[in-house]
Formats: sequence, structure tokens, C-alpha cells
Amino acid sequence: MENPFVRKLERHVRLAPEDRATLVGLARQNIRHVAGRQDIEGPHSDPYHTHLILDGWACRYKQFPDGRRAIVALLLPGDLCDPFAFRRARMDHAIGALTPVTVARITPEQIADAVRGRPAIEEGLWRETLATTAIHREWIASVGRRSAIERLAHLFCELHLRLTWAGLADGTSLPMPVTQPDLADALGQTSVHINRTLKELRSSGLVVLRSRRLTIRDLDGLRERGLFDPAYLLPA
Amino acid sequence: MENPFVRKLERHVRLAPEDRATLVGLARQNIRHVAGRQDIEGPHSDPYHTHLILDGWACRYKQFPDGRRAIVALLLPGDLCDPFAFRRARMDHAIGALTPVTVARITPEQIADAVRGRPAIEEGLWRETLATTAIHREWIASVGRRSAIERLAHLFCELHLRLTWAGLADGTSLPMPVTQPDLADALGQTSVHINRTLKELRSSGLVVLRSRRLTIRDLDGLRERGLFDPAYLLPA
DNA sequence: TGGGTAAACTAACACAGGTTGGCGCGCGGT
DNA sequence: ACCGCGCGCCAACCTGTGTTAGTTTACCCA
Repeated sequence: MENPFVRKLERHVRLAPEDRATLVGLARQNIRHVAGRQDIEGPHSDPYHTHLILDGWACRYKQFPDGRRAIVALLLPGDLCDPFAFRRARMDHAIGALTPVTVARITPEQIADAVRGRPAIEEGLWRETLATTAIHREWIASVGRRSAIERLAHLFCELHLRLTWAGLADGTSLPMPVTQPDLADALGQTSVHINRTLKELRSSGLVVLRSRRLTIRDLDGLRERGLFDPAYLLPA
Repeated sequence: MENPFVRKLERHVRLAPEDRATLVGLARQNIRHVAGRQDIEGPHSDPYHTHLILDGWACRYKQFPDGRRAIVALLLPGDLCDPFAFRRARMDHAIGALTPVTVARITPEQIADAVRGRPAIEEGLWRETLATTAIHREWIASVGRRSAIERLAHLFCELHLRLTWAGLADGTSLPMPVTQPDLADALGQTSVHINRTLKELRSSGLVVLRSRRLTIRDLDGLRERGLFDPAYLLPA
């Protein structure tokens, strides 16, 4: 069973065995467990470490004074939060655990060491960063111009691919350990409407979501419903 | 009258005179003019050059098969599109001119040359890139959780600061050379509703938008209305 | 095995924002 | 000076999604 982090980087670059060993080393030190619903990094903190998600799901979110919450990114196992973030000090948002989460805390020095003399790793981290930006752009388009059902279908398609590449999906069935209010905050809707939309996706025979697991019944249909084009996720 | 590009980088790092000269040099070669409503970079192109906006406004946008358009970023004078994008080949979106635009086309080699031996420039480009990501996150939060009037107020506040830092705002009055349908596509609404919202902002005495120029009548009020916290735009 | 609790689910109603269609101004071109 | 047309603007109507207020289900712990 291979490391999701290594698997994901290998989509972008060819890694030598020593590259792989270096990466696995990063993922073994400084392990920390965070309970579900707890912050991994507070909203105004001054982060020093980068976090590598080893297990569980987390999110970046912004919270408004009146309590409204916007989830601006989902962080899955193998995702690295801001490998180069040490260049910017103050957090303008927070990182929270959606489920119980295991992370490795990595220092800027460790990253610098891992990158030094290992161009493949640097290139891989770079491409991951660019892919993350592409996901941000797609989310803006989604929340701005997709309907409720398109948005949900699109998100499911994205997560299907991301989890597949991390080695965490079982063909067409994937873990989905988040609540409906979480999905609502990620898609800019209410949990009530997420529920309605889920029902519609189910009754159209596209997906089934049960006991924290999503099963895609009709992948092509789902992609069509969500106007999903995987181009934005693909490596160059 | 100083270069907006140089001004913006100087918000992040201290530049030596030779740094400045290098940057000004980048902005002088390979000038290209693009008419309004034309693409600077097509939706599936394989870009080689980075574009530095010298004059006019542009945007990144995604277009759906049925014609819906989502503007996912606004590019103002002094903005550099993807300084490091040469690492990723295929465009998953397009870059279009909203007004007539003047750009400098910059090759990866030129960027590498400018960065070599000039750590301040590299650091500055980095921070600009991180700031861009922060803007993306804020837009996701905006479209996801802000109401129509909050969204528009927030965008105006953001543009006010960005243009001020580029040296293009006149105190509390700024150029706003985009149409209402453009604003609608940027904020995930319809132009009709943008118009309604604009009227509301006007009648509350917050802003006036006339002949492509926005005048902010009550900056504090506008920021409050848009739940605007400039933290996400600030350098570390 | 039951009781507490968080999440899933639903129905009824409310409203923000979308849709359609139309009017008129202002500006660029001839 | 006139024409054309994109854009700003507006009104009436419509609908997708939000709101409120539950009931039901599933699961954890005593």
C-alpha cells in the first residue's frame, strides 16, 4: 500500500527511488492527530509548518463575523498545504479537520532539504501547486455559473479523480466522509438544498451516497450532468 | 509616472535600482496590442509566453458549452499572468481582453534571466503569486456566501486597493472600464441584477459608477457592506 | 438495551435573484 | 448631423434556492 502523496507526485514527474525515499521520510516525522471539527491552523495564525495530510479530510475555510462559513478548498490524504507558504506570514483563512485527521508537520528547512539536488521533487511540488490553483479557478466557475445539481455532480467527479489518483477510490466507489452541511459550505448552498439535490442525483440513477461512501452508478452521466471536463486536473 | 508592475512588487520586497531596471526592461520588449473582447490566450492553447498587462483590463474566464461565461480573475495593469506557468502546458481556461489592452510578452528564459542573481525579484514574483491565490480563495468565499450587494461592494473594495497599489486610483475614485455583463460574469449573477444592486449602492450613498469610473463616496461604509477585510491582500 | 445526539431527510413557505422584453441614451462611424 | 447599436436601465413576472421547523434514522455510550 503506497503513500498517496508519492502517488500523486508521480502523476507529474518520474521519481527515482531516492526521491521516493526522501518523500516517504517527510511523511514519517512529526505526526500529529487532530480530532474532527478542530482547527489544524487557526484563522489568524502565523504558520511555520506545512501540513501533509496522511489520513482523513480537511478543508480551508473562511468564516464571516455572523457565522456564515465558506469552504474554499478540500484537502485529501496526500495533499500538502502550501509547500511554499512560509513566504507569506499571516493566514487569511483557517484550515480545519472535517473528520479526524492525521498530519505530518513539515518545516521549511525539511522542504528545502528535500528539494535540494532533487529537481524532480521540486518540479512535482510546483506542478501540484499549479494544479491546486486550477482547482480554485474551477471552483469559482462552479459556484458562479453552475446550477445546484451541476455543482454537486461536478464536485463528485473531481473528488472521484483526485481520490483515484491518491489510490483511495475503489473503481467507481469512493469515501465521502463529510456531512451535508459541509458539502453545502463548499458549494455555496444550504444543507437542505444539498439534500434535495442528492435525492435528485440518486433518483436519476447517477450516484448513491450512503454511510459516508459515494458510489457512482453512471460515471458518464454524472460528468455530463456536472459539465465536467477533467482537463483542469490533468498534468501538462 | 512609475511602472505599476514595479510598484506592485515593491509592496512585497525592497528592490535595488538594478532590480528595477531589469523589471522595466522586461516591460519594454515584445509589446502587443489586443482589441477589446478579443482573446489574449485562447481556451486550449499551449502558452509559451507570460503576459504582463501594461494597459487596459483583462480577465481569465471559463466558457461552458451552452455559452455561460465565468470570469475567474481580473487582470489589471501591472499584473503578470502566471510567471511560472511554463511548467504546465495546456490552458484549462482563456484570457480575454475586457478593454483594449497592451501587453508585454515575456519568455520563460527572460524570467529565468531576471530572477538569476536577483533574489528580490524572485521573492517578489513569489509573493505576487501567493497573493493571487489568496484572491482566488476570497472570490470563492464571495460567490459562495456573500449576497449580491455584499459581493459587489467587496469587489469594489478589492479593486480600489489593487488599483491604488498600482498607482492607478485617484484617492477614492478609480477606473472601472468594464460593462455590467462583465461584472455579472465575475460575480456569478446576471447583468440585470448587477444593475439593481448598483442602484442600491448608489442610493445608499456608498458609490457612484458613471462613465467607466467608480467614485467611492463612503469607503468605510462600503467595506462594512461588503464584509471586506483587506488582510488577504496584504503582504506578509 | 435503551437513551442521547448528530445527521439525514422532509414539507411549507418566503424571497433573492433570474428571465424576458422593452425603452432610451450616448458614442463611434460615416 | 445622422444613424446604429451596445449598453445602461427598468418593470413584471417567475423560479431556484433559502428558511424554518420539524420527524426519522443511525450511531455511540452508559
